[in-house]
Amino acid sequence: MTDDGTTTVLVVDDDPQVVRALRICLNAHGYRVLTASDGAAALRAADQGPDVVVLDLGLPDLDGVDVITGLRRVTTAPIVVLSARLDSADKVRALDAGADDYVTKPFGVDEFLARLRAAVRRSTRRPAEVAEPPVRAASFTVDLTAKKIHRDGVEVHLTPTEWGLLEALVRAGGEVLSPQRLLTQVWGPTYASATHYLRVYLVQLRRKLEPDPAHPRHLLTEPGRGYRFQP
Amino acid sequence: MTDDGTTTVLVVDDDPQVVRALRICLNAHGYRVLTASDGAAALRAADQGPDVVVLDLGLPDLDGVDVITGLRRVTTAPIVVLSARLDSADKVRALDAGADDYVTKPFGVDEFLARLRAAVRRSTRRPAEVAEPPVRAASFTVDLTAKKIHRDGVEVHLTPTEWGLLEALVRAGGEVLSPQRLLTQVWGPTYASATHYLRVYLVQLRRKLEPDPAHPRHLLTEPGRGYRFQP
DNA sequence: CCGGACCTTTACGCGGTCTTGACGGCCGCC
DNA sequence: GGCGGCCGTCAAGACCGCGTAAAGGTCCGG
Repeated sequence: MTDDGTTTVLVVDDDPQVVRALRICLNAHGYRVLTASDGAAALRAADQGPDVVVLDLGLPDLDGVDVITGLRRVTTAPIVVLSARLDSADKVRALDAGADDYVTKPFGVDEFLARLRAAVRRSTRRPAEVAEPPVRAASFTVDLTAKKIHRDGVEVHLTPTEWGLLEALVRAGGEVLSPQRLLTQVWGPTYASATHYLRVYLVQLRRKLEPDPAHPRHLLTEPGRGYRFQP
Repeated sequence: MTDDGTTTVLVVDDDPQVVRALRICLNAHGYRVLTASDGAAALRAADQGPDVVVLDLGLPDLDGVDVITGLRRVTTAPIVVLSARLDSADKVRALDAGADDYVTKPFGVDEFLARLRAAVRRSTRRPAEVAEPPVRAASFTVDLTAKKIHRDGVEVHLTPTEWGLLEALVRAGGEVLSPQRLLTQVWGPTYASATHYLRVYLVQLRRKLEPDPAHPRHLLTEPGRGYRFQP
């Protein structure tokens, strides 16, 4: 949302008629509108930080699901999918890929606007209700919602698995987590006895986060019981 | 929560698609999942003691509010309501009936998981607060929940086996425990006759905890009957 | 097709912990 | 007084958990 409170909508559709109609309609209701006519342009436009994306499936250049996953890498803005298809399989695929709502054409303007409002409301309300403040340790900070680590002011890159492990430890808030618990949570129940992974990844994390990896101050091992995060 | 720390979620929804998606998603995040497709089944499944219930309103057999009140009679586990309705009146009624949170469909997976964690966290914090107070002896204190020993203000390190033995003795609260009893409890039923272990570890414990290990005042042996903890 | 990021797996050294055996004192019993 | 069972003590060796490095292996994007 821009600082004056205006909500920006990115409309992605290859039919100029539809784009024009939506632009007029949305402008009339006080939205700022960006447009893109194909998937590539949509991904570029997403850099401008829209608050919500209206996406037509069936673009000329890219598959719909690919566009969604591509957008998800760039932005967390809600995605409302437009589609002529009634098939519920498409719907599930789109939602699984990261879409937030799905409207089948033809649709009523009122319903469309209501869903748009709902999508925006959900996304802007979320940080207020479930936002968790960054957790601070002496040598680094962990931002659980932004999924970012900072150390001495610079961002530290973690691989997905490393992040999963750190997240589990941090969320436990200082409690000791048994190896079984950590493994099922990070690798899945199948790996409940693969204690070796833990050692390997604990080393990685300590190397990236601890000032002195050999004598950890925050990622501690409780011999015989598991691991613990010390804030 | 099961003994390995896994959290069990009861998912109640009449749409098999949704149930399936949630099951996969929750399993992937280390939860154990139970399911029910209508209100009656939900009430039955609640007997298995889930740690949290995810409840879709709009079930075929019972009204949503009735399901919530019914569940509340059986379990104190937090209830997270799913609903397609945006109406805030429904939300208020559900929350008033005993639900803990309310998520409107469609919802983001991250948000859902965050709310689930929040609900579980709220409900499991309580036992942590009712933690049993440390047991005091003249020369040391035992904190059974933190698994820590202090002597003259400094923490004493115990090995897992030492801790297991001490814990068994302390929890008996002054009663005499037979060697068989102690051995099966600490080492397992296979070791019920390995009385030698007891002697070895009693020595260790006394050396670490007693002011005069040769004349113990708290870890006493009752000749011919077993051992006893004297607070 | 290549290179890189990431995950998985193997190997090894170290230190703490457990197990085991030996020994000596204490006590009741033969 | 000798003897055997029970208990305490010590120390050596086996064993296991943990940390660490590094070699495959897989997948994806250029």
